[in-house]
Amino acid sequence: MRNIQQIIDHAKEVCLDNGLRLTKKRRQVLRALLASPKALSAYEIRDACKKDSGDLLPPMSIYRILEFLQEAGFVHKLNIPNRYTACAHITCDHEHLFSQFLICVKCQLVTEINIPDLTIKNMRNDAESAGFALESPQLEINGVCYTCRNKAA
Amino acid sequence: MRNIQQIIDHAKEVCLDNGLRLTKKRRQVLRALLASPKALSAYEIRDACKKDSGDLLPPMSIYRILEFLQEAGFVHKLNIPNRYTACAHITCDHEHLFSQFLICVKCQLVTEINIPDLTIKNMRNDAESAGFALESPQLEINGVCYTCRNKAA
DNA sequence: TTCAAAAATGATATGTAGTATCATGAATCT
DNA sequence: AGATTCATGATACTACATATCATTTTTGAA
Repeated sequence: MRNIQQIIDHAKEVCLDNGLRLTKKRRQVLRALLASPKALSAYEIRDACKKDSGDLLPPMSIYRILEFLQEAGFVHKLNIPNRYTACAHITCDHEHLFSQFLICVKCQLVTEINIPDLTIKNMRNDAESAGFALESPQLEINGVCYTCRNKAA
Repeated sequence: MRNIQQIIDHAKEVCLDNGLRLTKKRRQVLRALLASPKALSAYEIRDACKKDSGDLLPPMSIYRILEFLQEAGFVHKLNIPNRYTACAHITCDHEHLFSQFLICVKCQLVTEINIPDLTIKNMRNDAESAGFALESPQLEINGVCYTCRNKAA
C-alpha cells in the first residue's frame, strides 16, 4: 500500500495520459477519500476539505467532482451507506470491471476485494436464467470487520 | 404466481399467527408494492395509495409502515434505486436468509431470484479471507431485462 | 498576445428522502 | 369504563442531490 501522495501523483499521471485534469479541488476531494477508512458523504467530504485546506466547496461542486472521479475510475459510489469511497486499485493499471465491497455495519469500514472469475461467471449465468444481462456490476455486502468482531467478544 | 388479494390474505394469516396486525393502511402499502413491477419510493407509495383508496398518508406513516412490513419479511428495501419492493416469497413459508435482486437499468423492473448455496458459501469464504463476517446479506445487481434487451435490438 | 471556445467552479434555489417529536386515535384486556 | 398498548396524524426539520445561471480558469487558434 502506497501513501496518499503517491497515489494522487499516479492518478495525476493517468489523467495527463488521458487528457483529463486532476485539478486542485479534485485532488482535495480524492485526498479526503483516500484518507478515510470509511466511505464519506458529499457533505462529509466538504467538511474534510474545509478542514484540510480551508476551501469551502459548495455541494454542487462536490457532486460534480465526485462524478468526474467516478468516471476516471478513482472513486466508487456505495449504495448501501449512500456514500463515496476511493478505489483501492488506483495504482493498479489494469481494469476492474467487477467490484465488491465489504462494509462493516459497526464501524463503517469499507474493504474492496477481488471477486473470483468463477463467482462472476456464476452470477452472470444466474442472471441470464432470469432473462437479465448484467451491467457494470458492483456488489456491496454488509458484514462485521475483524476489529469489531473481536471488540464484540 | 397468485393474485395480489391472495398474497395479502396469506400475509394477514401469517401476521395473525405471530401476533402482528396487518392493518388497513399496511395492506394498502403492501398492495401498492405488490401491484408494481418496479420498486417504489415512499413518496410514490403515498401517491399510489392516494389513487387507490383516497387516503393520503403522511411520509412518517409510510416509513413506519415500511419498517413494519420489512420486519415482517414482506418487503425489501433496495439500496441501488433507493426504493422498496414486495418480497417475491411472501407465500412461501420458508425463510429466505439471502436475497438477490436483479434491477433493470432501463425500465427499473425488479426480479428477485434465488442464489445457489454454493455461491453464498463462496462469498462467505471470500469475505472471511478479508476478515469480514457476512451479515444478513442482500445482493443487488444492475442489468438489462429480457424485454428491454429486445427493444434495444 | 489576445480573443474565442471549452472546461471548471461558484451561487442560489429547489426537489426529494428520511427522521424527530409530540399529539391523537384505535384496539385490547382487564 | 378505564388503563395500556399499538397505530397513525401533524408539524417541523435534516440530509442528500440536482437544476439553473453566472463566473472564473484553461486552452488553443488567429
